[in-house]
Amino acid sequence: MTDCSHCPVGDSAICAGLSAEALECLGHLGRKQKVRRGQTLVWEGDEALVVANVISGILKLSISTADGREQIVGVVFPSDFIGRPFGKESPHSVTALTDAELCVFTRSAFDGFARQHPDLQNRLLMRTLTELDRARHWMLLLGKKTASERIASLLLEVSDRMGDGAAKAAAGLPEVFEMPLDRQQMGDVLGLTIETVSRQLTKLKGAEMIDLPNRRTVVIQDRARLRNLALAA
Amino acid sequence: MTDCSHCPVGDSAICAGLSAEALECLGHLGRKQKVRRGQTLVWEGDEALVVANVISGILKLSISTADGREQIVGVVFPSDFIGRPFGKESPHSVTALTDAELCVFTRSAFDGFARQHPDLQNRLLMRTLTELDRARHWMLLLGKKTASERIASLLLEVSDRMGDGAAKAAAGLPEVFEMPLDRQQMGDVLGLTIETVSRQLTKLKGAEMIDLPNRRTVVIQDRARLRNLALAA
DNA sequence: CGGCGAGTTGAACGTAATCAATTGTCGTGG
DNA sequence: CCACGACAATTGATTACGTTCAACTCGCCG
Repeated sequence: MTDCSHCPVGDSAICAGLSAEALECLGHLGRKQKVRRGQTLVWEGDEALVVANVISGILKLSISTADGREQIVGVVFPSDFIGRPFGKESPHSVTALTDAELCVFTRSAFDGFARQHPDLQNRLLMRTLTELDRARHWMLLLGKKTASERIASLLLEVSDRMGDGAAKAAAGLPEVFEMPLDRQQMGDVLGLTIETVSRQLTKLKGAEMIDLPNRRTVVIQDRARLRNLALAA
Repeated sequence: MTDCSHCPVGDSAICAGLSAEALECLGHLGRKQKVRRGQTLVWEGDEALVVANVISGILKLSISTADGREQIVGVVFPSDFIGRPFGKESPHSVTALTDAELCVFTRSAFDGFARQHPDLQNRLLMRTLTELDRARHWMLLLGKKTASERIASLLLEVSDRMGDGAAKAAAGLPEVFEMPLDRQQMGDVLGLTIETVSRQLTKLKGAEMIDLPNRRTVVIQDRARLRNLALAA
């Protein structure tokens, strides 16, 4: 069982807004679990036995073709929810990109709890709707954008979701963040190869829109121009 | 107001399973509306004023870049739900591909009703989860599949969702259906141009996996081979 | 029969993929 | 602390797939 009262993501995860009693009850169903970078929690097609809240760390959701081509279909941040409630098998694999801490529930226990707590279901619905919107915007990127547009879009999205991106920018500060994806993974999100990702990054650097002090750090120097390139509305 | 008791999609739309009283109540909120092929109901970015169930007809959901490139992010069939509940603005446009009949609700009325009916919310959640799975599988197609794989995937998906595809095939019958999308629209779903779509279709026809008696009709002659090409699991 | 829009087919081009070699970075052990 | 090895990333040369531009065909309705 878990004590939810000092949960670091308690006010933004789906648990937020639950009554004290409900939270207590949910705490009895969940357990904290640590996973290591690279570890795969769930495999595509496997029975979906668990769902979880992300407490810390970043994970990827991915789907593969029979011959091994992999597409990353989602990147999951702290306070996000993972797993496929109300479904038999998982539509995608879930793999930790960094060490991570999760709050895990068996799917059956969670499903049961959710059915009795409409407010939880409502929050889950909100999140799922948002995820769907995000996925569909990514379809626009994958279907219609060029390599450089894709890279620009990714940098902005990750910067925003990592935290504070836009806020810092508004304050006129340079935007700096650690990219949780390596080049291969960036390629797998964007539908590009590792080489193309690399080339486009160097191009953006040459154009002084970004800087890359080391392989994981990204500095956004000219958000306006990058945004323009990304074709963001 | 609407009489839900003889609704043709009443047992498969989100309304299914509601109590008689609830259904009666929902019927008071909704009104039937006909839309003509080509008509756009909601524009991307506009305030999301309505949601609806599709009674008959087929519609597309699409998102565009600033410079006019369009990606179709969803195709909607009878008994499907359209619109963005619990959100201010619509993330995509909704356009009728055929004449269609809808059961329309104002978003505020629907949201209010949904909040009081957990079973409706639950069904909406299920649907949204399914849509999300579908969108993510489409991301694999857009990010990693070749032109011919994409075409094969589309033909199978449409055949399945148009009705009875797999069922007929199981009975050894030739699978025939009317493609609701023209070549341009097929391209916009698949992230391809009209010319590439055309060429790949002729190629599949040459390989005797399909036949194209006229521009809208598709006959699936060899589902197994098509499935294999589509890299479907 | 003529004209128009949708679709097909062809030729040339361009972007990103592929293949290949090199450089850079980090962790480990001498 | 530096040298080494392994892996990640960059850079270069070539290829290939799908796009683009353009001409042509088909089917349909006036």
